[in-house]
Order: sequence, then structure tokens, then C-alpha cells
Amino acid sequence: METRRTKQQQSIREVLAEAGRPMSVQEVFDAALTSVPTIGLSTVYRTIRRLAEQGEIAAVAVPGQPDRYELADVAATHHHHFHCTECDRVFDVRGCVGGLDRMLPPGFKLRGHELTLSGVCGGCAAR
Amino acid sequence: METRRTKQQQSIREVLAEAGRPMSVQEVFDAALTSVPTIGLSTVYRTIRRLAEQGEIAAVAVPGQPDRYELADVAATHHHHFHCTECDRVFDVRGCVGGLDRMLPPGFKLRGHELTLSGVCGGCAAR
DNA sequence: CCGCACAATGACAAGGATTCTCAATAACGG
DNA sequence: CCGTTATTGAGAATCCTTGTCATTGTGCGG
Repeated sequence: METRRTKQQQSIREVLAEAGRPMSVQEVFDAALTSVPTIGLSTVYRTIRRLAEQGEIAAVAVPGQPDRYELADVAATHHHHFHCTECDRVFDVRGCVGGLDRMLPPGFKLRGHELTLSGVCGGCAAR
Repeated sequence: METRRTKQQQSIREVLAEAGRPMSVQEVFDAALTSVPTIGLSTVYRTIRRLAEQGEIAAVAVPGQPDRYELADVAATHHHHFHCTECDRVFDVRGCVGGLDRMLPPGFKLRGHELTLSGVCGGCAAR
């Protein structure tokens, strides 16, 4: 089961890398179309799922909307997210919080956490 | 446009109130069936959506899974969530974090935040 | 440089979740 | 008790995601 390098996967990674923010599958698909006009939506779903399973990208959930994804090396640089309720885009924000394990009941084991701030982004607030 | 009191809506609220944790639509439906055996899935979706729009319940997102919902008065008592990666249930946890607005870029306006811890719950850890 | 094996693709079918549609039901004011 | 009409339940329709499969094209060995 070797792994082969294709322009489709290359494109998807580039899109995610250049975006600098978590993107939905549809967003990735639209962006990838400009560099690989024949790419199929299935391929984007497949590739993103595989990257997620391999831990190369991380999923970000927003209530009522499809998941977004971002590169794991970004995710590894511990940070969190900001969801603009106006334009529905998601941004990365730096910084974190501590003492989380103290919030848990006895017997619970903490493995990770995800903080999503919400409000209005700079662009939307300006208008 | 008056609002009428029905046993279906009553049941859905009771289920959410008694659960004490965020539930998916399917979970609410299953639980509501015991008190109102004829209730339809459509009604549960409709009612939950309306309650969410009215701000009576709040949505909780988990990557790759349908949203969960909990009563707003619970949500108002500021708290957060713990997602067990073993049994996939979501629990409420007390406590919070501060200084979040300092994490935002200039021009961004913070209106709310959602913290989701993940790991293994007490029950699953015991086994 | 060529050809083969098979991983990856793209188009479409299939599946699951959620919303929509509409005739039938049942609150609630009169 | 009656009529109005909000609400319901069943199923169709829609959206998002995964599965299927013939075709394509990568990477290796010759």
C-alpha cells in the first residue's frame, strides 16, 4: 500500500497552508478548482478525511455548520478559534488558558481541549 | 400567532431538563418516545430548532457529529463541556477561564465563547 | 525509456441528518 | 361545544458526506 503523490493532494495541502484559517470542505474545493480545474468533490472529501485520520489536519466544529479543517502543525502551535457570526468565517487566535484539569470531576482524564470564541470580526465590525 | 401548549413540547423540555447534559436530536427523540409514544422525529427537530432560535436552548458542536442541545438556563450558569472520546457522550463541567478578550486581534468584538474539553469520562476510564 | 501494478481519481449512487410539505389533529378563545 | 388555526406526523425533498467502480496516472522494475 504505497502512497502516491498527485497534484490534487498537493493542491489541497497548499490551499489549507495558504488560507491560514480553518476551511470547510466546500471552501477547499472551491479554492482547489482554480489550480486543478478537474478536481472532484469526492477527492477533496477523501483527501481531507485521510489527512484528518493521519493527524495531519485537525477538525474544528461550529454549531449548525459543517466542520472546518486546518493543518496540524498550525494546530500543534497551541491556539484557538474565533467564529464571526456575521460572515461565518473562522479565524485562528493565539494564546491559551490553563488549569483546565481542575474543572473535571474525579476519574475523568483530560486529553485535549478546544476553545471557540464568537463575535464579530474586524472586517464586519468596520461596516 | 398564539403559542399553544402541547404534550410533545412539554416532553421535549422535560427530557432536556432531566438529562443534565447536552443531547442530540436523536437522543431527545428516543427519550421522548417513552412519555409520548406517538411523537414524530420531525416534531423534535422543529421544536428544538425553535427553542434554539428563541434562545431557550443552546447548541453544542462536536467535530464529525450532530449538534447537541442544552437548556439555556443551564448554559447561562456559565460552564463548559467534556466530550468522552470512548462513549461519545458530552458532559457539563463547571468553572471557566478569563482574559479571553486579550487573545483577540484589534477590531474584533467578543460576544461569547465555548470551551470543549475532551478525553475519557469516569465510567469509561474505570473499564 | 517502456510497461505494468495498483493507488488515486472523478462521476454518480447511496446513506444519514435535517428541513420542507401538507393533510389531519387538537389547543384554546368564544 | 365549535371554529379557527397552530401544531403534529408521515413522507418527500435537500444538504452533506461516504461508498462504488470504471478509468486514470504514479512510481517501480526492467
